[in-house]
Amino acid sequence: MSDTSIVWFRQDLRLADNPALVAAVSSSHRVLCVYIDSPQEEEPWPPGGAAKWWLGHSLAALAQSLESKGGRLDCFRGAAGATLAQLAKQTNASAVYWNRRYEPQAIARDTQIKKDLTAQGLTVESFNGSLLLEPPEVRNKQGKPFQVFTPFWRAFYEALQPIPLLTAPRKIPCPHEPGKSVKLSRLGYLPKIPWDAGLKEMWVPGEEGAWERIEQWIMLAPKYDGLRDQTDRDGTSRLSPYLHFGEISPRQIWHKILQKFRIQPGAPLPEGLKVYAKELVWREFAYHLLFHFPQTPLEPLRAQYAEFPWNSDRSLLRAWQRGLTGYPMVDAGMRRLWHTGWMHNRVRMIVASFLVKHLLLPWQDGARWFWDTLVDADLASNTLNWQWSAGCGADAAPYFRIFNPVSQGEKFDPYGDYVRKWVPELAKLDVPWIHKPWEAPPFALQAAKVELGGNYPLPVVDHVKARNRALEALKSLRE
DNA sequence: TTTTGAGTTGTTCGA
DNA sequence: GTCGAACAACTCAAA
Repeated sequence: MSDTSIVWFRQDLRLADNPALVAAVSSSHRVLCVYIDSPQEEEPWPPGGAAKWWLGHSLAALAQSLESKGGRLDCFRGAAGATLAQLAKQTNASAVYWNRRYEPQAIARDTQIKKDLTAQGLTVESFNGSLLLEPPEVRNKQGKPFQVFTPFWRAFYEALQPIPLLTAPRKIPCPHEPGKSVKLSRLGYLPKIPWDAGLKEMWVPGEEGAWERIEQWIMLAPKYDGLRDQTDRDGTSRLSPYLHFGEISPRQIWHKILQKFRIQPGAPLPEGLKVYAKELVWREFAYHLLFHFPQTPLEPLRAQYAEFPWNSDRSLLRAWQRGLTGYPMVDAGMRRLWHTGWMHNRVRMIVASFLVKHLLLPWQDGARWFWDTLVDADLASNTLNWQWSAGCGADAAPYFRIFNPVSQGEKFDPYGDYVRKWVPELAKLDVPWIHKPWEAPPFALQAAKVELGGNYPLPVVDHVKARNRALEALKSLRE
């Protein structure tokens, strides 16, 4: 047993099933738990506005649970490596532990820090705290990374071993507070002007919030395959922000599902649960791709898409961002995103297809906006899904798959409840017109107090024309 | 080594 | 209304 060790918290803001924390507690008498704010080291993807909001609350929750175990969370600002080295010196710590991250800039930085701290005589160990399997653990038979989901899923399922969960330490004794720590509230993660009412209403960030949410949702999991597409219901798990910040681990979710429905590890999963399990594995696939193709947050995986004749009309981008495209389903999704920091998966596909195919705006613009506005913004998932929507990524949607925002609305929001909730100026419009107000007869618009081009915009593009234009542009790319 | 069949989420058109 | 076909190109893995 050494005297003191350090745990560096990043995207693993939980006490249960936290390998770095367990390693520290079991190898030393005292554990210094630290969080370091170093946005410049996250470039070009420092946390966006919604993510910072989440982070601020999640760190507060973590600090509180550490205190309940006799511990403490110390926050710092500045270069992570230098901060850790200095803290080790100050507290006379002999080891530093953390759970690994997989973004290219984080890998480069963490590798350097590990080297530097080791050279200073410290024990440094990192762990897998956020994936079921790490990227190098899944390879095809030629030893190469996968680029198609289904074979990845098969290989993954075969390679997956039952993983024992780690319980939260009972006590986390901490050393004296080192100097230069910064109060959490001084990190500036929480808004100075109160724009976060909608986020507060929807979310309880933190480890406890994650478990409340999974308990609420889990009884729906067996019907996930049918429920997940209904935009006006609660059928998706909404665990994405908790997973991103590591307030719950995918191992914990996997266990919970097996335990709740009494499934033996390795036994075949019933359909609904299998579809959900696949979603967790899509997340793993996203990390697999980001790890093996680190240029993809900015560059299309299929190189020929770099030549695509994108539009550069900033006013169209702004209309999309603000939810003023004149297509109710798109606008509802974009406004909900702005209001709550989140969007239903089905709606994400609709708005992404609209940006890329109807407006011909670069998928990177969409990815950037999502990065800044989503509480679950995750470089791996965001990259995979935008490239999938744009058709330029791994296992991409075929070029001719262009979502029709009207028929998608009619299919997945059949009564228009979703639109009415998030686009209140259309609230009184009857069901037949709710997804296509421009086709409503004048009396219907008048009765609903809708003035097209007045209090609600006319469509910024015509669906049929936009669709044909996209097909043409995509054809030109192939030639 | 080469061949072959299959592959998250859709739309439109014509029979 | 319902149904099947067409809308590519490329990766992967089995044969």
